[in-house]
Amino acid sequence: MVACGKSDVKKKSEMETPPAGPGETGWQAQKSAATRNQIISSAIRCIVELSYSNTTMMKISEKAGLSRGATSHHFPSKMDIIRAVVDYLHEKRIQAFRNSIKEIPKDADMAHLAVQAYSAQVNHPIYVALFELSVAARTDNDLEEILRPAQMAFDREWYETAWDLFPEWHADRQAFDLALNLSQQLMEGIAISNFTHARKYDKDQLLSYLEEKVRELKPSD
Amino acid sequence: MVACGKSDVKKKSEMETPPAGPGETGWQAQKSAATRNQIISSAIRCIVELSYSNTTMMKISEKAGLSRGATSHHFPSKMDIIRAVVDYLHEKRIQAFRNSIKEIPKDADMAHLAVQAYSAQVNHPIYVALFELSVAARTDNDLEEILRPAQMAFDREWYETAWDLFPEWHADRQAFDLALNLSQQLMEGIAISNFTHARKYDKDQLLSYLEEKVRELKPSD
DNA sequence: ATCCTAACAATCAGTCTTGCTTGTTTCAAA
DNA sequence: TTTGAAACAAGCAAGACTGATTGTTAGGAT
Repeated sequence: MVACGKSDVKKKSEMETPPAGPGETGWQAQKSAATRNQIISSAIRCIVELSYSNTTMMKISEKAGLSRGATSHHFPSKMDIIRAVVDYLHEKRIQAFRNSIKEIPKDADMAHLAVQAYSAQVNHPIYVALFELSVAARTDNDLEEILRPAQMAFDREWYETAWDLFPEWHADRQAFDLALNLSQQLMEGIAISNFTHARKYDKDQLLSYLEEKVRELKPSD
Repeated sequence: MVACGKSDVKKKSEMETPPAGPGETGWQAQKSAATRNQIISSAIRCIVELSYSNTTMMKISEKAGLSRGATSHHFPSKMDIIRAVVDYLHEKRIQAFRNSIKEIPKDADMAHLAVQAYSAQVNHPIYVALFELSVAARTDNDLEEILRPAQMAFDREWYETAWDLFPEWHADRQAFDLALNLSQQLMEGIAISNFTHARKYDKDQLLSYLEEKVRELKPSD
């Protein structure tokens, strides 16, 4: 019922939850960290599949293969889990963003790849979860307070990374901002329209058009 | 608080809820309709202010100044209210859309006005409520079934009205679709970024750029 | 004038969710 | 080896929401 059985620990006792990795601390701490991760992952799955408001401690525990008491032990309150989830998601998101741009070859079609990269991001479960939380935060002050700092940090990081990454735009910051905002808002609009609109439309056409416009906006070197 | 106070009913009894308008049916039916409208309005306010999932029959009743029993009488279940709310919202939205384009003078700057009109729409409470419902519907099948037909109807109506309204685009349907989709997705992205992003950016710059691009896309006559 | 029914009020039972409290096992340090 | 604490399990009490039932008032048709 629980995760898996493989275990290289020499203890003779049965462990329901295998440790995450070779630890620097004791076995207990290792197990604890692994369980915490399980809980966080489970919570994210719940948020994506069930929505934020339908995510309960019991559902999280169930999906994680734990008792409610266990979850409660690691995270005293629900908000403690959410806090951990938000941290985890934003870390992953920044990480994914950095990875996606690290792989871009120097002579590549930047506009195309940047659009592709961001487009892939907004369709990832990480983004869905973050979106769910953002929407819920609109009417939930506690959640808002947790979310806003992380959002601000990500937005700044994202902007500055992009700025550093595309030195050929440094000649015209206005154009850079415009291209960046255009791309971001349009792609998020496209991503979100998946469930706010029923009408079918040519998404690739829009994306190609966006690429073209970004190229136009780019300062001529 | 409610619609109006004028009342031509000659009954001597106190009425807490004035009738909606000069009725075609009996006084009881009139009162009933008024109460139903109160409930629907209240539900919408709840959805906007409290979110969909935090909208309960009790909160709706409170805000409407009714007992829970009264609400329950007019709408046996919560989903019945939501159904009525969805119908109401989409009707209002189409109505608002038609009105906004009806006022456009024939020789006006179409691109500018269209963008302004849509931009005003997506910031209206009606849109916020619809957005809340759409997001909630992602993980709520019952709600989805209620919402989808209305969404499809609106999207089709919107597209066809726009097509009829701008005959100068008939020369190039590709360009028309592109301009329409670009406008719609971008503006919804902008609207939604109000609560999914913390970073400040120049919204008007984006909107102006959008207008410019729409003008470019327009088939030259 | 009388009876039926609509409009509302009040309350109850059942289900969920949360936070807290009370066990039980197992690791680890003295 | 003993002992304290961490990792879990299980259950309880309180609050909230929903759907349903019962009761009261007041039109309106006959």
